[in-house]
Amino acid sequence: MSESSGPRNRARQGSRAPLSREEVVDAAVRYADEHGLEALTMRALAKEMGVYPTALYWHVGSKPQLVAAASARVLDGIVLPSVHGVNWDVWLGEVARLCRAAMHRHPNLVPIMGSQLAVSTTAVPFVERILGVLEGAGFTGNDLVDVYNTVIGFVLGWVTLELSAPPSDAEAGWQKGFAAELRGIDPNTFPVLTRNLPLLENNAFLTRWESGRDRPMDRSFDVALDVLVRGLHSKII
Amino acid sequence: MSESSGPRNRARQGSRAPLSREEVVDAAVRYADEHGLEALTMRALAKEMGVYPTALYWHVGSKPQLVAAASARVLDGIVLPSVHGVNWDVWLGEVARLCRAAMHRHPNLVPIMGSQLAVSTTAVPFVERILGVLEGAGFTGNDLVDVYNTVIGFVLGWVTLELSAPPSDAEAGWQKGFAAELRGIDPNTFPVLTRNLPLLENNAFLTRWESGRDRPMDRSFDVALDVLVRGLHSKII
DNA sequence: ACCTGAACACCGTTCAAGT
DNA sequence: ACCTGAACACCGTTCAAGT
Repeated sequence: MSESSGPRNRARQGSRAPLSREEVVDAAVRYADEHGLEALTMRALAKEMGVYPTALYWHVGSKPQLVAAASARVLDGIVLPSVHGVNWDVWLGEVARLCRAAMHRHPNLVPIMGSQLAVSTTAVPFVERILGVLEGAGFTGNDLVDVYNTVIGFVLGWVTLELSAPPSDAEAGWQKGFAAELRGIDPNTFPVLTRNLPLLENNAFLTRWESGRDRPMDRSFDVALDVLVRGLHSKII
Repeated sequence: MSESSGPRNRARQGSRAPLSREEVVDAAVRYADEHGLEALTMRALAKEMGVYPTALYWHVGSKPQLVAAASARVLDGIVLPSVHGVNWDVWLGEVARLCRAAMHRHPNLVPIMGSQLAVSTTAVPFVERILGVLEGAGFTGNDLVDVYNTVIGFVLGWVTLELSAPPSDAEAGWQKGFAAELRGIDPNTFPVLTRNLPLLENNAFLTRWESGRDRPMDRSFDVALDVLVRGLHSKII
């Protein structure tokens, strides 16, 4: 149909201000937030922006580059709290919660963010603050490096897992089947699981059928954070 | 070219034994291991198996289902150690190391495993063992659920992040640019980072340009594991 | 500098048809 | 039951051409 060809969207007819790279990436973030990552297509995004698909290439180079730039925006909105008059451990907790909140705001981009290496230094101020606080807590040298990796890997990794989604394919109703399978396990071979199933089902990794998007694991995250901080404390002296 | 159409691969001419679902998933795992996830195509896999692309659909339903099944194989090879005569914390450490090793064996499937909900109960025996050990350590009820989530989320999440790869796009030599950017930061605004850069560069999340595939973060993982176990200990009493 | 428009080489998936 | 073979509706990307 000739109806679907060519950009006739929003007031872009006539001579418009040129696109900018930032504009394109912003639009990509919004599109992924709204329609999911697998719906984010150069062609679909172009149509949304009232432009020809190939126009995007001038600004972002390629689709992988666009997706990388979009996923790098996830942690962008975060403004780190001041360190003044607050203990390093509560500061770290606050920051962890901020990171988690930011990730929950863009769940469709988190899989990319979690599995792709950063290719720019936009996170440098963020890194500096964390390092400063950990150094203030008493970690230096390789200990500082390792503890930093512990914290970052824990927070970003844990929430990435929390936000796991069902395969884009999954037909409605697989959850029923999964839940049934779970409740049908043999109590003799799986006694602990059976005994704790009421608390576990849909609440724990590998025994849940809803994503953390729809069913946030708040309490478990709090515990995880507590375990992390206690572990760090015990390493200081 | 007519050369590329039709399956003329490995001795599948004449009447062969029929494909099985397991066979297809195995081939997918191998293909992803060898050529990367973005090279795993229904058409490419079919050609590799000496079969027409549409034949795969009879066995696996769709590509998302195939990829999900393949990524579920990552933790499959693990045989959990016995709990006899070993403390819960060292047992947990061993299991964490086994998980990490399995993930390092299939780095291309980890992003999927890390960002996709399990849709089958193949992991149930694994879950039972972990729960049993944590219960033996003294955790019950909601504490058990939360501590279990802490452990699983930590191990799988951390290693997922460790195995991050550069965007499939990235032109060779972006690493040089990234490293240069990093070394060019202002020492006055980023004093801690500057002071520790020799230890940090290419060794820490957000300041590295090589994947954990090629540059495993062994020492940091050990520390992270130690922090986790210490944190758990401090919650018991 | 920035965008159009056509074209190319791929995809996943459906469906009827064979055996 | 299991697979072929053609066909459809998409993709990302290149490139010459416009302004």
